[in-house]
Amino acid sequence: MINYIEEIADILLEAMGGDSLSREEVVSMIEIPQDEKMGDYAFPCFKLAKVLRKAPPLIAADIAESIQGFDLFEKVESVNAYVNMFISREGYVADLLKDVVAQKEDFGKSDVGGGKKVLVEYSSPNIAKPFHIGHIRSTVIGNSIALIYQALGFDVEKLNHLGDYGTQFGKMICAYRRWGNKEDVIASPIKTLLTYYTKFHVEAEKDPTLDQEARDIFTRLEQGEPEEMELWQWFREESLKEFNRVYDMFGITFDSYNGESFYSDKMPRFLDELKAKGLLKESEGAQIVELEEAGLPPALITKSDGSTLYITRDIAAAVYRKEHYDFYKNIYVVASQQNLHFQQWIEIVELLGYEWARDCVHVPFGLISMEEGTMSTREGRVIFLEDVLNKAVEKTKEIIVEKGVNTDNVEETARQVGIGAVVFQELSNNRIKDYVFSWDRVLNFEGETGPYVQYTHARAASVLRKAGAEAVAAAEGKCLEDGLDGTYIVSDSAYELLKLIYAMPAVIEEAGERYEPSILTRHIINIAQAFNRFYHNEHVLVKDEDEKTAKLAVVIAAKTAIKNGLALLGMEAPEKM
RNA sequence: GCACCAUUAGCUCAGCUGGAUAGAGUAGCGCACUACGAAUGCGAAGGUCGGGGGUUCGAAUCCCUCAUGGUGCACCA
Repeated sequence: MINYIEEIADILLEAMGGDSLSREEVVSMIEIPQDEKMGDYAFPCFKLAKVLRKAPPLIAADIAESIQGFDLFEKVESVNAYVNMFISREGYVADLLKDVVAQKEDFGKSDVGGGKKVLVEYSSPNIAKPFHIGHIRSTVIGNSIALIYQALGFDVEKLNHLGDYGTQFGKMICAYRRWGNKEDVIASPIKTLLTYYTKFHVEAEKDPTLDQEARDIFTRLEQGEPEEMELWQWFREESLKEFNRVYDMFGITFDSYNGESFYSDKMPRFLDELKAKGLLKESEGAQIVELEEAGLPPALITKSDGSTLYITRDIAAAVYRKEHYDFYKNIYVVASQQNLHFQQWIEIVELLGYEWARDCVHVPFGLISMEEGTMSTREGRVIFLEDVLNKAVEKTKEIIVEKGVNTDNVEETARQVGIGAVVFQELSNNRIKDYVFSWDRVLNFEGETGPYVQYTHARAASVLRKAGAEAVAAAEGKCLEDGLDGTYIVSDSAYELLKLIYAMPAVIEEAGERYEPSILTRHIINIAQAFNRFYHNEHVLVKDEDEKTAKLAVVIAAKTAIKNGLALLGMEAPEKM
């Protein structure tokens, strides 16, 4: 399909004559008016005023006059300082529909990535701790970013950097040995391990020797003592089973579960490098790196007892990943609370002389709180992610029964819609915003929600079913052989819908560049709204064969765009609901 | 104390590298199911874009400042 902005830029350049503006400038100046009555594309002439030494409205009028005759345009007019261009709709719609039908499930994808390696680290829960609503952000946003990069033609590696290391495991093992039993852990791993953990803290208040015991156990664990290793491994596996239950509900998979423990033996090497470069400094018994020149507070690399910290492992992990994957980009979907942490370690990697330091990008997001305040596992103020998903599925089931929806499999549909609602909600707003969790909000299925978009898709599917497979195949055939009669689908509602579909590949690219799935989410809503408007305004299954064929092609395109878009958010699009 | 982030309609939020009259959803109000699915569509109403300066032909958008809220800042991750 032709690139309209590029095409228009060429026409404008010729009309302006001379070299008042570069092609690049012209391309970046062409805009899409927010009001469609102003045209499909507009060109503001303010910047030309200085060069041409003429009032902007006059320039606009001149340009409008001289590009009047091009076939590309149905109409060109000047309004104040703007040249407003209206595209010839018939050619546009037929051209676009051919493109969408030809690409089908690949519509929206591109190959800008050229197979380059991109790592996305996300979800990364702590072992033996509950998987709560706070974890939804990294999990769902990260998954969508990974899917978007895949669609852009990158070779994506999905990493779950498990929090499976640290003195907390010394405490856990210590507690298990004193008060634990195997059956309870197997029956309900995370809940049980958590009670051990809290019990440890209570007991340690009374008996401080427990802390020392836990530290000793952790030291043995670090040294690879078989008994401790075995227990740790077991806790890890049991926890992972629970996490996987949630990942399965979301339909999320990972390529690697290498967590912090995996990198624990990769630290000495780069500690030596730091020393060799003279970056390490002693302060109050600890080893630090001064980052004053970067305007950052000093980073603590090793504690006064010689043990390492989180930041040390993150740097070791980055170095390992560069050598192991040779990434083009290394993306971390981690809460904004860790902004400083990332600034510090990326700066340190740069100081070490690694030119790839800035290929590591932190993608932060805001925090979720509860109406009662911040979440606290220990005080029981926590909402489990699994509960949220289950409730959403249940509510969906109720609605299906209530509305008497004809679906092939109620359970399956309820799962797709219920979980889709939660995912869609999470991906609706800019990631950086904080928000307060609200049951009303996640369980709202009207307006700008996942179910609304899925419903629109199901509705389109329903029209195609009614039309019959033959008619659909015929419409697709017509699109491909340029036999579609565009005159039937140039109404405002059809055209606005098709324009949004045309924009989708660019939207996906932007969502990737800005690491912001919500851009895509919003666009899918816009497509759904435009489709519903079209659907209400026009009757698709009409008697006239050519008209029906053209309109069916619009329905096929809308359905394809919605389905492909939802897939990049990590959502399914049921045929019936 | 210092740093970073946020502040747009009653509520929840869009608003791209500065561009035309600041847009959705939701709540409330008024409409539309004898056409392909009402988890829908249409209409009216709703705004000192946190306050104040500045840059610019032009600012919700850029700069400064103040206010409010959040997060982080040495042995947790």
